[in-house]
Amino acid sequence: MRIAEIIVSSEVKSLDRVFHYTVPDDVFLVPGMRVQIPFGNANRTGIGYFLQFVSSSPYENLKSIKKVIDKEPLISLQAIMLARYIRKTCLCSMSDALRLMLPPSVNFKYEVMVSLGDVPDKKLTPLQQKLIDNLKGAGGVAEQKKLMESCNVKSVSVIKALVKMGAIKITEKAVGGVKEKIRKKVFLNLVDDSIPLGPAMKKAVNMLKSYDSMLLSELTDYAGVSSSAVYALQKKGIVRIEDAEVSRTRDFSVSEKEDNFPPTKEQKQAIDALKVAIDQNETSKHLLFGVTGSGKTEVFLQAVDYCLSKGKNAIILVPEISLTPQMTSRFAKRFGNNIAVLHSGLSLGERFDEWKRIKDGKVKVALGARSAVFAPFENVGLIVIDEEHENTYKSENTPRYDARKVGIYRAMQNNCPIVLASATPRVVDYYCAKKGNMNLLELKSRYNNMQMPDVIIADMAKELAEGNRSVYSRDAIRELNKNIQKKEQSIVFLNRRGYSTFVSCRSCGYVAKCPNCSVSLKYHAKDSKLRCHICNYSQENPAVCPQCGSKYIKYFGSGTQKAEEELVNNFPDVTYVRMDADTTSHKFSHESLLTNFTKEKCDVLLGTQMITKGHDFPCVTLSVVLSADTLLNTGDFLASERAFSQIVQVCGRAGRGCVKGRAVVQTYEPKNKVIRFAQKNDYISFYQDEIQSRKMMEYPPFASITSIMISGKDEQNTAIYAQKVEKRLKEFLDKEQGLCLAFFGVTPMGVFKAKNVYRYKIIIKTKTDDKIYDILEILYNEHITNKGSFGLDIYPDCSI
DNA sequence: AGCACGCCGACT
DNA sequence: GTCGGCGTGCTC
Repeated sequence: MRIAEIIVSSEVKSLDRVFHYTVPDDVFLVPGMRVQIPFGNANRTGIGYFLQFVSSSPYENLKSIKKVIDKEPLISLQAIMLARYIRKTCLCSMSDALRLMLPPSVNFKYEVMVSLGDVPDKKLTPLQQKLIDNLKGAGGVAEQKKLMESCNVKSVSVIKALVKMGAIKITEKAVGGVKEKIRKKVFLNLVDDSIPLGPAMKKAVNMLKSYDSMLLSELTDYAGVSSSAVYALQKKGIVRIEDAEVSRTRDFSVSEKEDNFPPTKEQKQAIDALKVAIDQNETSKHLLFGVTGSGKTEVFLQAVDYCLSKGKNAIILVPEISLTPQMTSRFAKRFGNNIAVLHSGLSLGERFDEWKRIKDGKVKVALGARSAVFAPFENVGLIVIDEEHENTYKSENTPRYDARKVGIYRAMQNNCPIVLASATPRVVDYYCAKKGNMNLLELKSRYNNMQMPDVIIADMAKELAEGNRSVYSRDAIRELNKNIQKKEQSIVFLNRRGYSTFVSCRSCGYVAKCPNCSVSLKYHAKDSKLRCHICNYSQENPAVCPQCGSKYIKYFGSGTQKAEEELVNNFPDVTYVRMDADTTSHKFSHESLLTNFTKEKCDVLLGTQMITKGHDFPCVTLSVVLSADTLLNTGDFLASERAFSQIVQVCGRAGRGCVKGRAVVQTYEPKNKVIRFAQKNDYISFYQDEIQSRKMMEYPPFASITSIMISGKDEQNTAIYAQKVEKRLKEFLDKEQGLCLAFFGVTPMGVFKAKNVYRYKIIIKTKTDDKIYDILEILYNEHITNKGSFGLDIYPDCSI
């Protein structure tokens, strides 16, 4: 009997380990297949992932696998290795890690159902009777959990007793899970005019003659015949009907084909370097450092083209926000139906289909946001991460993976090049490139020699001193006015962080806070409600202070709405589009708002970060950054590089057409170096300055910083447990002489309570990060088996 | 998480 | 006696 290592698909942390099962000799099993297994005392059916065979097991009385679910492995060996890597670096369960490799929808589970049996004549207890009556009312079958809930039965023993006397039976039903969409497909078998056919059948055959095959539904629709006519044809052997998978995938074949553009000299150099790298069959890392408008995408496209010509597949990651129709169509025009596009707008079914097309080798290129890094290709020849400095590459949900690191891991698995591209690379990456750990590819010139905009820095402290209390500096008003007069478009950018409005009482100082999170509620003018930006809790805006009854309770600060009000006050006739989380709650509204702005020729686009990304606004000639300070003062070591890249990006929005643009950056720190460097769009100087301060402060790349979050619903328990984790971590670090550079013990997170979960953090600064993951893995394994850790979580790499 | 097992008080 | 509520410990 073979023995299999199985990972049980379960949310339960203490089950996050391998289990051994015997495999009947006649069962065909390949690593990566899912299996049905009897699990737990009651041998309920569970779903497990088969990892590998082992020669022996320390356990006696192994149970046997019930059934193999998949005909082919869902997950490759590489993906299993990748899942192990994710588990280790993200401190998540193997089950969670494996889920990343699968389309979100294949995860079904077995639900316990109760069905009516032979109810004996004997007298039942009131609760038993109630259950039976309820079950009868539900048609004899019900989900056990729901049945118990609706009868207000708290103990399973009632169910048990009924099962024992045979009054009910326990069954299982698979729920969830999206499968291939199967439809009947009709093929024409033979054309034999001698066989007499009725009019309906003739119509159907004639229809089929023009197509090789049709879906049954299409045939009946187009030919206007009923399906019985088609089945009659099947009986006569004229057609055959088969089950076929139909794809819910968008068809890209209609896109007009486009050839590679002749590359510029710089582009050619980059493309050639990547071609060599693709041929090398070695892992290589490349940093494509190219200013906006320098044609990075063309480099990707041609590198991908070459990659495909070598029979390999490519993965292209872009930030979700720039996965626009324009972007998609550029790839579609080159690669037609060879691409799969993965974005958050897909339905579960669509996502499943795209995943399957990749898995089945029907496409060669996966273009998508963060999660596309897990595209189930076997033979990856190129990985591209565009706008690699974006923080969207880091997942905020468990598993909290970093798509850039995952990309590098996959590049190592596949011995292929990975390209990180940006106009403002992360300092750590540029450092790597300078040190030779990454190959630096540069695109210095912009298309048509477009010029970067002139950037005016407005000193808000001076404005205030001179009596200007408006959100807009006089520079901004002047420049906006020019643009509105000239009928040129402008963008006003605000950072939500510094511009949210909270409500407080002027009499007693009361501030409206979220009951679930330790943040103040934000005022939303649209529906005049107070809302929490973390958990989305909302309540009415109080007319009087709930604490002291004063009516002097007002909202403070200035949000998008205030910027909007003042804009209208200054320019009564201005036409504008406002875009923030409020106005873009719908899936596609963000896209349509931007289209409105471009098509309707509005004067001003007003909004948060999201307007800085992706979209091309050919007619925009002015960018205004309302408060650069909120970008600068985020309190972590990445603040400068984020501020630099954001300011450069927003300014870069202006003047992409033939007209040179202008930008106004408002700040209380006009002398700030980051702002000065951004003003000149001088990445190199910024980098040189920043790398020095990183070195002095022992920040990355000169040290590795790992933060660990300990969270739980009970404040006290979480605090105590965090202390335990701290103690244990110190013990581990003490053993590794010289590894730890600094240890910052338990402190509450910046937002201490979020969605009713209390959060603490520990920060460790070490020389390198490889050993720290070994330590964290041991710590995690202790954590999940520790009874005292019930309801508590630990996560690495949390921010703020 | 489920679930069984086992302990204990309440009630026909 | 036995029903049902609750604490504990295990899941190959």
